[in-house]
Amino acid sequence: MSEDRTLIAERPTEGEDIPPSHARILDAAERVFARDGFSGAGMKAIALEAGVAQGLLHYHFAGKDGLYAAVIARRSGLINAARMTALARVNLAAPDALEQVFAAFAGPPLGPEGGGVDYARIFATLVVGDARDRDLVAEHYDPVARAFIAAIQEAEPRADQALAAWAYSFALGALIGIVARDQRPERLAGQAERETSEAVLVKLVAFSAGGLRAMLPPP
Amino acid sequence: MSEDRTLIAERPTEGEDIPPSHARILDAAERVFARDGFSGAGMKAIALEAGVAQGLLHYHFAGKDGLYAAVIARRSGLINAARMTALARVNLAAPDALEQVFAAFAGPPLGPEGGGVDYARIFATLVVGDARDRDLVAEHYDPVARAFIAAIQEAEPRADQALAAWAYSFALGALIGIVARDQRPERLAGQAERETSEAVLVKLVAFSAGGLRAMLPPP
DNA sequence: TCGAATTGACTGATCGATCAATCAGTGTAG
DNA sequence: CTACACTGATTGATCGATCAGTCAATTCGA
Repeated sequence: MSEDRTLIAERPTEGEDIPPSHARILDAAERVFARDGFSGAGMKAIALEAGVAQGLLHYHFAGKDGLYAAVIARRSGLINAARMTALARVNLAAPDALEQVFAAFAGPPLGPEGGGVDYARIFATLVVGDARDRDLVAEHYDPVARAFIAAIQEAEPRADQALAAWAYSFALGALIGIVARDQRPERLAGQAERETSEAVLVKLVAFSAGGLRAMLPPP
Repeated sequence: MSEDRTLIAERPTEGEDIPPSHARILDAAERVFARDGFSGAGMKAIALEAGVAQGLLHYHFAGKDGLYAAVIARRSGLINAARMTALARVNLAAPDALEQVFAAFAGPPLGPEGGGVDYARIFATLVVGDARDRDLVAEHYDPVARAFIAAIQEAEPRADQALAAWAYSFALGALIGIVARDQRPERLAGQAERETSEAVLVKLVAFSAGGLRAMLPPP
């Protein structure tokens, strides 16, 4: 694989100076969209949460759809950048290359740039949503997804593209589930305290890599 | 494990004769809730889809929340019954007992009683939702989840409850993702045609069982 | 250097549309 | 006569969107 791995560096930070209300609106929108869903979230509620007038949301983002897309664009940019950085550090020839790839994939959403439970809920509804949602996923997530599928094939040459893509999809579902679902795994496990992100990441990485190896055709 | 496995048989079919509009409203509501989300779905749109007056929805289900809960209750009852039936047929002493358990878990949502893409989308938003959604999940899905976690431990005695619960959560996330997401796995895999449910089930079962075994502590 | 004109950020009020919910009334079967 | 299934119209509330207007900062012409 010789394809350029740096093609994703879309605007890590905007060049022009943007007013501080811009980011505060995005923060508020992320919280309200996560709590109430796209349709349930009101522009009035978002404006109240951000401490600005409702009209300002339309002035900056040209409507509710634009605001929603901006929330996705900002967070996916942060996650994509962190994922590609982590992927570039993976030693694809190591015995645990597969584990390293899945760790690079699952780490950022669990980290500080991932947006936590709020964005995971937004992403969970996004990834199962309608045509508009599907376009947003294809635009903001498909390129990095293909890079990781290619990396999986390099780390485990016995896996063809289809097998790698299916394992990627399974791992993504498992990841979304545990980030977005508030302590149901702990409840079912009979654990009183919440697991740390690091402990969850270790479990998820082992599960994903082992799952993929179990899908391989017999030798 | 000697606990009663039949405690879940809540109303496979209602005893009293219910008017045919009752089921038609539920069918319509399932489609519209899946398409537009809870807040985005309008009672007017559901009534139109069902071919009845809007007031009838309130007459039968006492409001939007009641209708939503009824959709969940009906579908989860069908899925739970199918899952427990399949689980009862598993030979927990077989070498592939773990695979059989995961097949019993993942088969019903992929089958005719699972509600297809529509209900999978509803469930995906339900499982990441707010407090009301969490109560619905705990009421309708936690008992069967615990039965499957117990079965996993029987099939693989090296797994304690926590490990089984985490593997269950991972497998559930992977399952939701592939049922609710319309052909993104195929798109990423470069496959032109949609995989059959049986082929997807085989992949998911291998992935889940292999993932769990990879999480086991070294001997 | 100074005043006028322009621009961009932002507010508060208001619009028609749509929302879930209510209710009086109709028809029908037992 | 009663109980149940159902309709159609209407309610107040809330929705996203629009718009005129304020205000401060910047630019520009003389």
